[in-house]
Amino acid sequence: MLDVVSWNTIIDGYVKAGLTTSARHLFDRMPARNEVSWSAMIGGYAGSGELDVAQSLFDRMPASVGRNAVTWNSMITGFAKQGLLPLARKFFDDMPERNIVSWNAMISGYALNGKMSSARALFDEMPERDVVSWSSMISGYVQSNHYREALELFNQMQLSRNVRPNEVTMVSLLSSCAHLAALEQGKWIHAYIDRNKMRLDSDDNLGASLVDMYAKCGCVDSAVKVFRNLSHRNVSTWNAMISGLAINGLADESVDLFEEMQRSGAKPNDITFLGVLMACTHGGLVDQGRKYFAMMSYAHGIEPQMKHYGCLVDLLGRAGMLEEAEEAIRSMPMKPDVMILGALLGACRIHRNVPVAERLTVDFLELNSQEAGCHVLLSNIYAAAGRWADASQIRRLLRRRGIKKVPGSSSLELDGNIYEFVSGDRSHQKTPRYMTCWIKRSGNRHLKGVHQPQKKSYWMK
DNA sequence: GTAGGGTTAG
Repeated sequence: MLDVVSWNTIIDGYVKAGLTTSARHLFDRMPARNEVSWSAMIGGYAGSGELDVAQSLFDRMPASVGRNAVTWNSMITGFAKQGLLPLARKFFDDMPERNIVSWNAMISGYALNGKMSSARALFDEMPERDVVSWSSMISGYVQSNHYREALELFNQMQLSRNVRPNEVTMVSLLSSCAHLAALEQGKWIHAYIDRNKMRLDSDDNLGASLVDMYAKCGCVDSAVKVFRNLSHRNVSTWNAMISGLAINGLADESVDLFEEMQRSGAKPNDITFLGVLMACTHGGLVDQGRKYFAMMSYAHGIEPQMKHYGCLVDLLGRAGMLEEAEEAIRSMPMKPDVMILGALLGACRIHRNVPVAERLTVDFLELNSQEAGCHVLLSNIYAAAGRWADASQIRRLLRRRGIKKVPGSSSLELDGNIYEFVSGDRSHQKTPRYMTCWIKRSGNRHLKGVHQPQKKSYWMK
C-alpha cells in the first residue's frame, strides 16, 4: 500500500507531464488525501488553463485540510497566465495570508500581460522583495520594451542589501543592453558576472545571452571570444553565435558555423534555422537558403513557421525572384501576416513589379491591418509605376482608418550615453556639435534626446 | 510530495 506522499509524487509527475486527467484519476482513487494532494491537483488544473475545474476543486477543498497559501498562489498564477487579471487580483485580495510568492505571482502576472504600472504599484507596496520580485519586474520591463527602466531598476536592486542578483536577472539585463546597443553597460554586466562567479555554460544560458549582447552591439570579436571559450555549448549558444554573425553581415561565417554545429552532432532547432536563413538573406545566398529551408522538415523534422517563410520570402524577394517568393507565400499552411506581405511588397517596390504587388494587395486588404508601413509601401509602388490614382486611393484609405505612420528610430551608445534618433524629428535643440556632424553624415536623421546613464558610478565601478 | 522570475530575427 502506497503512503500519501508516494501518491502525491505520482500525481505531481502526471501534472508536470501535462496529464491532468490521469492525475485526477489517481486523485479520485487514492485512499486518503492531504493538503498537498489537493494543492498539487488544483495547481495542475490551474497551470493547464482548466480554471473552472481548478476553481471547483478549490471550493470543495475540505475545511479540515484548509486552503493553504500554495493553493491560493496557484489560482493567482493560473488566472494571470490566461490574462484574467481581475480574477487573479480577486484571489490575491481575498486570500487570508499572503506570502512573498503571492506578491511575486501577482506582479509577474501583470508583467506578463504588459501592465507594468500595476506591477510597479504592487512591487513598491510589497513588504519585502526577493530576487524573484526584482527579476520579475526587470524581465517585465524587457518584455514591454522598456529597456532603460530595466537597467535603472537593476541599479536600485543593487542598493538593497538583502538581495543578490542571479543568473536569471543577468539574462534580462543583457537583453536590455542588446536592444539598446549599450556596449559599455553590457561589458559592465559581463564583468559583474565574472566577479560574482556566475557560470556561462549552465542551464541558465548566460553564455548565449552574452554572445547575443556582444553581437547586437556590433562586437563580433567579443561574441566569438565568449563563444569559443565556453566549455560546454548547447543549442542556445550555437543559435546566438549563428544569428550574431548573420546580423553583422558575416554570412559565410554564419553558414560555416551552422555546418560546424551539424558536424559536432548538436541538434539544430527552429531558431537555428532562422539564424542561418537570415545569413543567407544578408549574403544573397539563394541556393543555400533554399537548401536549408527544405532541409528543416525532411532532415530535422522541424515544420517551418511563419518567420521561416518570412526569411525565405525575403531572400527570394531581395534577389528579384518575386514570382517564386509569391509562390512560397501561397504554399504556406498558414495565412500570411502583415510582416511577410510587407517584406515582399518592399521587394516589389525595389524591383518595380506591379503585378505581384497588386495580387498581394488583395491579401493585404483582407487583413484589415493597422500597420501603416505596408500601406505606404503599396502607395509608393503605385506611385513609382506612375499610377497616381491608385497611390492616392491607398493614402486615403490610410487616413480613413486613422492610421499614422510611426517614424523609424534607432539608438547608439557613446561614452556611456544612449542617443536616440528618430527620422524627421527636430525636437531636440541641444545637439552637441560633434553629434550634429555624426547626424549629418549619417543622413536625414536628427537627435531626439540625450539620455544620461543611470547612476553613472555603478557602470564605472 | 504542492505555489513565484528568463533570452534568442527584422
